[in-house]
Amino acid sequence: MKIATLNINSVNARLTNLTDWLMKNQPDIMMLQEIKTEFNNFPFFDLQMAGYHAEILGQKSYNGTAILSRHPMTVRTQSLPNFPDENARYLECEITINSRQYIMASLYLPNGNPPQNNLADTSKFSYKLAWMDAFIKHADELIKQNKPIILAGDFNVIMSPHDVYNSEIFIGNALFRPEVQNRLRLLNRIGYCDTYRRLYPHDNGYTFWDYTGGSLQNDFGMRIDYIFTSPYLTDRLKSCFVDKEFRKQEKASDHTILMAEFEDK
DNA sequence: ATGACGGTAGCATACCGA
Repeated sequence: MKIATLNINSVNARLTNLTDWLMKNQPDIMMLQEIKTEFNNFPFFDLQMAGYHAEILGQKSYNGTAILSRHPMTVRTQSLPNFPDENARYLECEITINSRQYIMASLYLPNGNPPQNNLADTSKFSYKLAWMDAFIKHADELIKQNKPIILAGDFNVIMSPHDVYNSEIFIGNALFRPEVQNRLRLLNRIGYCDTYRRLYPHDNGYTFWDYTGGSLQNDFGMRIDYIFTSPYLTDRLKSCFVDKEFRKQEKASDHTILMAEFEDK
């Protein structure tokens, strides 16, 4: 079983990049973030042609998440429980693969910048922290159900200095502040596994390179996209892979694809 | 706080992102 995630930065602007990759790599599930479109303009037909049906949480212009699947899928929730959110950032489905039921979520965690300074500015960072608190609480309730779970997407958190090209210049940034790093580490503490880091303790695993300043050419990247698993799937983890070639294409997103593979038994 | 680059909305330029 193969599970992939991608912050696509507009699904319609990069549809052929996506469908080409899907047909070549054939993941069972693809989680998308920043689809930047509403339901009415989502490319259901082209994705169906590539072999996938979709559940989406759309929004005009900004945000938006989707889950593409080759298997039966039903929506569980389109927001974090007890967290009113005007942004489309959390989609959770139940998916049946080979008679086993999985809970899978595609999530787009708030950026949070600017992190401080004046009173108006703090709202974005406070929103990020509140979103993370609601997310961790929900993740904790999910894992107690003892079902196989995958929480994947754009977390907008750089976990450690090892996960960014130059940690000095990110001190104080909303992606690197201790408040968000500590919250994401709670996911580990309640039993979830950061699949890439589990298999590659020393590689940087960057999933994002800024469009500006030759970031890709200079490998000025950061690891902010993650696939987290509950213990059932952690035990079956076979591989985890960042496809940097996908980021090198014409008209690429600024993020690239992360994919994990699991034993089927 | 701003800029660069690229997306959307919608028609000139503002807003957003990490």
